[in-house]
Amino acid sequence: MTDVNFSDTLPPEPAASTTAIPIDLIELLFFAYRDFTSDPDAVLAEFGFGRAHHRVLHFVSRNPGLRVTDLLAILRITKQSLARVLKQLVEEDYISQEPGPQDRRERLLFATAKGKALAARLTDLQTQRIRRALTAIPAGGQDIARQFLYHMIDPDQRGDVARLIEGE
Amino acid sequence: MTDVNFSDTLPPEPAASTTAIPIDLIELLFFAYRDFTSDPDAVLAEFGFGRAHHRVLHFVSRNPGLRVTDLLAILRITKQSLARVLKQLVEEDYISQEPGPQDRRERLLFATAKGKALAARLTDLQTQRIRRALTAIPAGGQDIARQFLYHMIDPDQRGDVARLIEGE
DNA sequence: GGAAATAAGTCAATATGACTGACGTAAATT
DNA sequence: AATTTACGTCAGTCATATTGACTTATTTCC
Repeated sequence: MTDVNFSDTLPPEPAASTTAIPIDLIELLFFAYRDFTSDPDAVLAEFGFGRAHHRVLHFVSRNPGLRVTDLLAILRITKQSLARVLKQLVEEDYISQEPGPQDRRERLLFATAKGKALAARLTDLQTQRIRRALTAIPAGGQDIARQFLYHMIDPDQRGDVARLIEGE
Repeated sequence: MTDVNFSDTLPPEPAASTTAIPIDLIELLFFAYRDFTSDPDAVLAEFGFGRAHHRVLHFVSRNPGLRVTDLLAILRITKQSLARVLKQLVEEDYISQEPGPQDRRERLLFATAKGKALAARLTDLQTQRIRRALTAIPAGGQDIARQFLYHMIDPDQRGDVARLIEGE
């Protein structure tokens, strides 16, 4: 059976409790996500941007030519919620728009050089945190973590997510 | 080296890409958290509550006698943000307050029977999702996932979190 | 005993990110 | 030509968060 182990590097208090019911994972997910988002948030504040801007910039930067509809499906927000954020990013030259070459109703989204730079800076902060976490866990942990997170996603959404991450 | 493996149960597309730079984990964390919070959100909506109510109710329920200050530190929000949410929960009899026995300035928070029932219902939804994810990953995965998430937390916060999860 | 610090509540004003519902326009599809 | 689609926009609303100032009760420190 699994003995809990927080611990390894700096943790002040190891741990002890067998977990048939993984309530601890609920709380760890909350705290991990809280701190995970805090690094970019600090940088974004300098630019007058929020978390919503980050998400848009991130997915556009990673997926050049993304359509507005795609973004709405990924973020699961409404057109109106996206509008203000996207408008700001376009006006301040972090994202550019182009009509679709086949279908000109579409507005394909691209990160500008400025946009890419900011996105990279934010991604860097987050990969640093992830890398640090990965060094603290056993070999092969990255795959396990990946699989765990992947299976936390709604089953019917996993395909879309996998395709998105792999870049189509 | 690590070959990616999304996949196992239902995933429509396995995967393939070696990841020295774990950008995929950034996105997986986003999607995992998005869906992780969606289950409780749906229930909370029935009660006219939001995510903020959930967080308060959860931590009070898990830690009877928690003080307002503790809650502020855990949630990293301001007193004013907490006030409205906590007030509602107290007024609608999900949480009760008691002056601290040693220090009567303190108001110790407790979940009522009603509060415990709702908290349990929400916890149940989240543990179900986690359990499903754990069955899809190799044995020992739970510990790895726990360690990974734990090390995603700010180093100087880990002790507090460990203590909180273990119940002091 | 009096001053200072602490725990908590409260007021006012504001920002951000989200929502619904309706409507308009251009372009593609049928 | 009619319909559907992609996108934008208007108006109004809500939930969650912020800052800063101020009050009250109580405890602690000198």
